[in-house]
Amino acid sequence: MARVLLIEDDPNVRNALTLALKGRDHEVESAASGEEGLERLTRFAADVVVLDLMLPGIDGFEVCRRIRATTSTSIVMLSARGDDFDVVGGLEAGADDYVVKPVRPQVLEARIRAVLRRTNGVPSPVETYGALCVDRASLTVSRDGRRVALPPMELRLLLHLSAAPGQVFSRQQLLESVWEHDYLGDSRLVDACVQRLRAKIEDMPAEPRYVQTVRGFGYRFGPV
Amino acid sequence: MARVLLIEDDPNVRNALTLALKGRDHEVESAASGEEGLERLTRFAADVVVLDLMLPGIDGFEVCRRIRATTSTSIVMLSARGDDFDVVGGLEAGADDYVVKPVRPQVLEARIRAVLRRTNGVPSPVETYGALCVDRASLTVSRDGRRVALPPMELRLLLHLSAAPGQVFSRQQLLESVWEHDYLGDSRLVDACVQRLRAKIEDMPAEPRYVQTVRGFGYRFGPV
DNA sequence: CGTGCCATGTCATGAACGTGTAATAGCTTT
DNA sequence: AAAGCTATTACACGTTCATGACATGGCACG
Repeated sequence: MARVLLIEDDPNVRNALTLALKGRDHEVESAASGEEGLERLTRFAADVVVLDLMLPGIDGFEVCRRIRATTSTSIVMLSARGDDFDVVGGLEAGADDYVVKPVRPQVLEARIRAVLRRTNGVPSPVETYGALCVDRASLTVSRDGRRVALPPMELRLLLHLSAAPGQVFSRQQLLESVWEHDYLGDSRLVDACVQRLRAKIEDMPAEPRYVQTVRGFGYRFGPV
Repeated sequence: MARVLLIEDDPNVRNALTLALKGRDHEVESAASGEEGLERLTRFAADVVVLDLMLPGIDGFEVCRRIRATTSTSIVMLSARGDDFDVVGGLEAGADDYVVKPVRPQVLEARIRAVLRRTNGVPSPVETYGALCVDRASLTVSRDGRRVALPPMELRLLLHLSAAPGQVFSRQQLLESVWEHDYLGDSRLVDACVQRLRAKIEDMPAEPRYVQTVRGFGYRFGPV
């Protein structure tokens, strides 16, 4: 029914879950480490990733973030303990659900189904520009897979600019459409907001990659 | 592995089964009468109810019907005699299985597992988000396995938000779809309802995990 | 019919946060 | 070199939200 990528270092658990999920008509690929999992994911279009937290090399949280950085694949985390730190951290890292080991295969499968029901039902309109991810449904922005918290005006500005990549907007246009200011006035307000936005989403604010200045005209959302 | 509510008036049987099930890693609550059992069920989100038929006060059939009226919890009936009337009546009243006393604990446990296997195979419309469970059929909500009683408006709000996890809803949208208010007005009504809902479902209402504020825009159901 | 409880909507308060403005520094073009 | 444009930073005001108290109204129960 679904394409599942299982990232789990314990061979016993890995085999058991693989068999159980295959027995329920899922297509399963497995990986024994985070690196291997990320590599598989580039060739295997999984619907959902089942991700163990305790992994050799890069840990589950980091894997989770990296997956989220590039795809919207659902993630079900798997952990030996249900301690709050893990749960909170896991969900913050972008997991869709969190299951505590030991887990019965049918429970895991029910979780997978629930997650897929949720995410497949309403695919969220997420736009990716390089390392920047803009989700217009949840109004969240992430850079390199890490969530960036944006205040309202900066977020509105980014949403407006990124809706038409490449198009140049004058300050006046932005004041009208983003700020809904009707009066005409020379104000550096837009500039200030752009600076603050850049400080949060750009790697090198001095040489912005996403929100670019068009001298004498206004601003534009990358690409280059 | 499972959460079992045992409704049985005979103290000997009750204690014996409770101990046996606990010894096999189940979480067990017990009640000595139908009334008590129904009351427990409002606070204990059982996976399965083991229900004796001969009870003081309201009898097992009636308890069974009342449970079925509100929840989709599995029910295993327990009876002193195996006469056909009871079996047929029990299953008609909505029981999932029927066991005849005296019953050896391991047999009862096997039945419980079987019932859960069956019902898990066809997942009821229950959505689990972290520690929060929303059952859209019975309109019940539980947190960490404990039932949370929600007033109508708070429940409607939660159902609406959780139907589209991650999606941000403005206050105005919520007023229209949840309250069915058509007028436009600046009202803190939504805020108040969110606040009351949080107090009931969040571990730390000040740092909500499920119903999140998106400053300047509205609210969203996590996990994001 | 009366009473009491609970849910709901409104309001006041306070704190946290974001925003607009302004002043200064830096850079580009003429 | 000067003028024009933009970057950067700082600060104070205003907005927004959380929180808790209060009044209303419906519903169940006596």
